Amino acid sequence: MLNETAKVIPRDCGDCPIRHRAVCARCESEELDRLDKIKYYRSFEAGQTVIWAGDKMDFVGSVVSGIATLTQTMEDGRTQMVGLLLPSDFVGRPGRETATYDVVATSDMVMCCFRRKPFEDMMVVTPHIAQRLLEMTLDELDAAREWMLVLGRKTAREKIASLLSIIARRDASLTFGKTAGPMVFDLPLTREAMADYLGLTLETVSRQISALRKDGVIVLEGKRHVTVPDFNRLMEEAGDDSDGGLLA
Amino acid sequence: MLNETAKVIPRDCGDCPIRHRAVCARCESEELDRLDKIKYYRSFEAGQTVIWAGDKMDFVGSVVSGIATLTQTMEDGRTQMVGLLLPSDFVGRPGRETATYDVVATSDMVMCCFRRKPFEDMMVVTPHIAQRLLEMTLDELDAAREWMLVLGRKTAREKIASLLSIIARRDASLTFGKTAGPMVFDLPLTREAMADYLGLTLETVSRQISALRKDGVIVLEGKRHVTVPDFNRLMEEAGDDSDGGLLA
DNA sequence: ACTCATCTTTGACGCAGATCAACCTTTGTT
DNA sequence: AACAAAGGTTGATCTGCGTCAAAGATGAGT
Repeated sequence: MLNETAKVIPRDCGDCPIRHRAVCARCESEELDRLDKIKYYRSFEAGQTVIWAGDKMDFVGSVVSGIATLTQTMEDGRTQMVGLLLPSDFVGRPGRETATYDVVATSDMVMCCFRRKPFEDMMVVTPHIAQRLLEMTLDELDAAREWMLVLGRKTAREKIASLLSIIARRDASLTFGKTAGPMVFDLPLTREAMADYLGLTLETVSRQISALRKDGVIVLEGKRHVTVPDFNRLMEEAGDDSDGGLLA
Repeated sequence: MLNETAKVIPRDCGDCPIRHRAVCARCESEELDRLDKIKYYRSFEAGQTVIWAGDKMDFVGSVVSGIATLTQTMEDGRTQMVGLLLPSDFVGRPGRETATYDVVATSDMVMCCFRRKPFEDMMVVTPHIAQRLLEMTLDELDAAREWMLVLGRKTAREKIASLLSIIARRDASLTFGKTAGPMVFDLPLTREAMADYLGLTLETVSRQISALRKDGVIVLEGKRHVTVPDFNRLMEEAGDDSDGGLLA
């Protein structure tokens, strides 16, 4: 593991990269102090499982850095990703004892965890936390519904283009406000993980990525480094209007 | 329209059939009184559109009786249902000005509506409402994720069986606690609406329902009236374990 | 350098479900 | 009674994606 950037743990909440986007976003300093008393950091390596579906889950938390996936598996092994957890995303459900989905780190990852019971107690007396959690949950619900359209009605090519446009857009929102010009990013997922996200096989994912490359919609360097010369073209390929869309 | 039962409007909240499941479930009588001042009922006929995606939405509300669907449509007409709204389900999003999805009544339906602004104001000072809304939103998110597995990984036959088992289970929870014996219910959706829910064509829906009937998994009287002689058999056909599952 | 493991690409083939089309049933209208 | 409209079923055919298979890249460990 050469990449150490994903393992850096913030000194305090003021330093924290997700301070203004996570579940604590609206907290004031006094509330932050109280949260600080029940929080602890956990690091995971790429590929490590954070928790298995059905396991007892006595914490909740936020992704600070790195990426994790939420997946569901059928008895015969078919799996479907149901969430992609990026920095600031929340893991776990207050009031629920056991995990509903497998959570797996797909890159080195750091989480800011809270023991569940104290967190639940604190939610009751801290509307700022509950408000922010409601807002985040509503956003996730919108994203999930957007994804239902992708899964239910889009072709393989459109699915790949949809995924690429989501990742591109997210990276753009971090590499802030650069609307024009080509977008460049690295795919945070293997072909197999993309397939699990999109309800495809990994072979189909590979073929469609090759096809989009051949057609000039994307440029590939190596297997993961992507350049999108014309974002509107990508959006068309995704079957989306050039206006509104999903924001993850 | 001969069916008038779906149009009955409760005299007051004490009479309301969704009093203990809707967004107001945790409210005490004094809070209920305040809600009462900003609420009004709206009735819709089967097939009527409640609101179009993109329209200004200056209310939120609960389904009191009847059924509605939440759908998303692509430019070329492909549509995907992203939610099935049953009595007590919440419509709209506090803090959002415009509707994100088309909402259509699929049966005669009554909604208990609140003007959005006063409702938002009230949420701020009434934790009971925000708490309940958070809980309901988390439940919907779970249901959406369960549906992503259905859309992404299940076969047509499994999809139909999944939908039937959800409807059967919901009806059982109303016709309370009758665990054993055959389950009987009416399909609240046309073949086309089922197709939109499942990411299939209506022809495939029709064929798979016929197949399940031929195989004795279900018994049909007319096109809508369904009997499930063995619920575990249906669950197997849905690809679900006989244990936990989705609750809508 | 070699080996092994993981990830990826590409080809050949088959099938589940889409598409196109005809017809049936039910309900409401004139 | 005749008709139209909406919902549903069934058949024939086509095709996008899955399945099976082989082999190329990349990187880590020895």
